[in-house]
Amino acid sequence: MASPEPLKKALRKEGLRYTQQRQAVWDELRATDAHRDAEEIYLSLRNSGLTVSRATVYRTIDVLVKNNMVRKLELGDGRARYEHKIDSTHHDHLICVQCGKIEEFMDEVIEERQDKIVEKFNFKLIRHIHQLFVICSECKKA
Amino acid sequence: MASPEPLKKALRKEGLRYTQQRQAVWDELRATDAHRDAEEIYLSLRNSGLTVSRATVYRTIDVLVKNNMVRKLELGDGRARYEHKIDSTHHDHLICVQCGKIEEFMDEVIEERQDKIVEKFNFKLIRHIHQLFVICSECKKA
DNA sequence: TTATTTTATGAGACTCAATCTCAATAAAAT
DNA sequence: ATTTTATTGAGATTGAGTCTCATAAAATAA
Repeated sequence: MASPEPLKKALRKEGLRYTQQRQAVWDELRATDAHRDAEEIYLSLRNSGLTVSRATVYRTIDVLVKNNMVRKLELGDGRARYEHKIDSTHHDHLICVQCGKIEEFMDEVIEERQDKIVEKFNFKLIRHIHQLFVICSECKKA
Repeated sequence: MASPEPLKKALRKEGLRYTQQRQAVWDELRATDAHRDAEEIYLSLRNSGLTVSRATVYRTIDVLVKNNMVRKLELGDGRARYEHKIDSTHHDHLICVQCGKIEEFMDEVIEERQDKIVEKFNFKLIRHIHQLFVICSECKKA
């Protein structure tokens, strides 16, 4: 099990208790850089012998998202995906509409233009979604 | 009732029949520039005395989206919104996270950068989603 | 027109991700 | 150790969207 410290800190901040189940969910999310949905995380936990209910998976992910430890991706297909934010800088996503593969991109110029647009409206930017739906190079060949 | 021609053309192309219900859904979408969900469109039709089932609303919208007459917006809250595309050029959206108001923006530089990014990956761009979640000026005051 | 074939419609059943409920359990406080 | 408080899990519930299938309406044939 990896260091429980960041999780403990987040739970303390939220006034929540540190439990085995919450640690297990966080460990599972830390385990890969994949963009998985809640069901995949739930099943992966069960496969490794741990029993954490779906409800707890969802509830724990919410806390992690709120505390910037996990990012929630809405791809418009009704299933949210999650990625941990350890050692990762801000980025957006390219999603292959055929095979579902997800790649990441980051463009400083786009980020600046976004800020300018929001400024012009006299709004305050809270967050943004920028997704490029593509056919990836692999799928182009096939 | 507005000109039925574009609808008739789209239906012909799809090998579908022209019906009162399909016209009613299209008219309802044409009626405002709002970004409404399927339920709002369904209820608005019922309020104007027309009876079109939810199933038909959804089915008709699918045809309209496929034929570029309507755009579907996924805001990540589980309810898709729809806007007609009459006389409208490409744009993306700013969404107020407090009051739900939706504004539109378009930035040529961002569009170009997007294309460049996709090109660099050797992918093919199919469509994109770019949403800026904000607190609008009204909500900032309050 | 009328009869026949084909497609569309609507009511409600169904799906699926996500949330909620509440009795049982575990952690924290006393 | 006891009491208090929060968490968990199983399954019920929600809600947007889809599907089914008997009926209705439109197209086609006669």
